[in-house]
Amino acid sequence: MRISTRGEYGVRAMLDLALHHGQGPISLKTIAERQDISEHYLEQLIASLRKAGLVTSVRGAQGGYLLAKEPSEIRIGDIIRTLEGPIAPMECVEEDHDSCVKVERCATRVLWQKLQASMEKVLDNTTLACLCEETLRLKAKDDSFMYHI
Amino acid sequence: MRISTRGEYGVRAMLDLALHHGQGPISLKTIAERQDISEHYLEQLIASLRKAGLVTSVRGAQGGYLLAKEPSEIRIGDIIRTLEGPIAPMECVEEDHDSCVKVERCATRVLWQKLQASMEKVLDNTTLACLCEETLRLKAKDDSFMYHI
DNA sequence: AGAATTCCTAGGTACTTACTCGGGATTGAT
DNA sequence: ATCAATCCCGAGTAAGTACCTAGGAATTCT
Repeated sequence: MRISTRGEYGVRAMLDLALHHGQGPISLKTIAERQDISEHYLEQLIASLRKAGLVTSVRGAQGGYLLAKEPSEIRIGDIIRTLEGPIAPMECVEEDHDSCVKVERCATRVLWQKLQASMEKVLDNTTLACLCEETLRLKAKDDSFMYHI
Repeated sequence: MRISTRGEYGVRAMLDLALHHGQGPISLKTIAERQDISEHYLEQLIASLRKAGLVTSVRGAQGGYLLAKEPSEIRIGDIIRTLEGPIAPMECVEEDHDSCVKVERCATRVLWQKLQASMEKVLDNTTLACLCEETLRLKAKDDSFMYHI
């Protein structure tokens, strides 16, 4: 019932890009260092994100990666689906899967569908812009805490 | 992002017991055949459910398993937590886990907490009794469909 | 030209999952 | 008392997945 490191690292990398949106291309190395992720592993993940049209790349010196859209237009669900596959707690609730034979099983299927819907609601209603705001909020709290010492 | 077969089979087996609640102990073999699950594998799962106090066993000939409580008192969340561990999409939102160092990461943590809450809400608001009702509803539909032919 | 960087392919290790196997302990029916 | 059904327990295994590594070709800035 866990999101794997693919999803975790992917979201963190995308948030990193979002927080530096408008500052030109960010190199893989920079993201990997800031986020403490293996550079080569991150390369594989970001390749998937590029193919999915969520980031664009600039090759050559001073190159790097950029968000392909505004942070407010990239949903966390898009990132997770790209890196982890369909958001489905059970095979039988994935798209174009034949319904099962046994009626009893389909009662559980209704449950898995509800679970799926609730997960998609959270992940598709949160965008990178939301996480940027949240980050600023947390930073502000952090700073005020430091002044108290 | 999938529930494994442990959770899937466990819920199916428990629903099977719930649908035959009050009919005396049901043998492992019967459940395994009805639910099309490997008997030895199911044995392991049901052993965990027994230790968690969700089922009781009756040994010897004509023995088998019984729900330890009423179907309305067994939440799907209890079954999943027993067989799959804590319902947490990310390690950092499990109980008694130290918060992470980086502020940026904690912005994503807020997201994972929301996701976790939405999942627990669905799984803890559904009981075996709910699934029994759903099964009867589906059976009724199925029968009326057959009469139409 | 040369340095920085993305891009691409291939492979390897350690862990997890989904089982299987073998045998022992307990108990009800006869 | 015996037998057969059934629960109970521990170990083993094959396939898949997650994560990481290595190396080199292509591209672009300076």
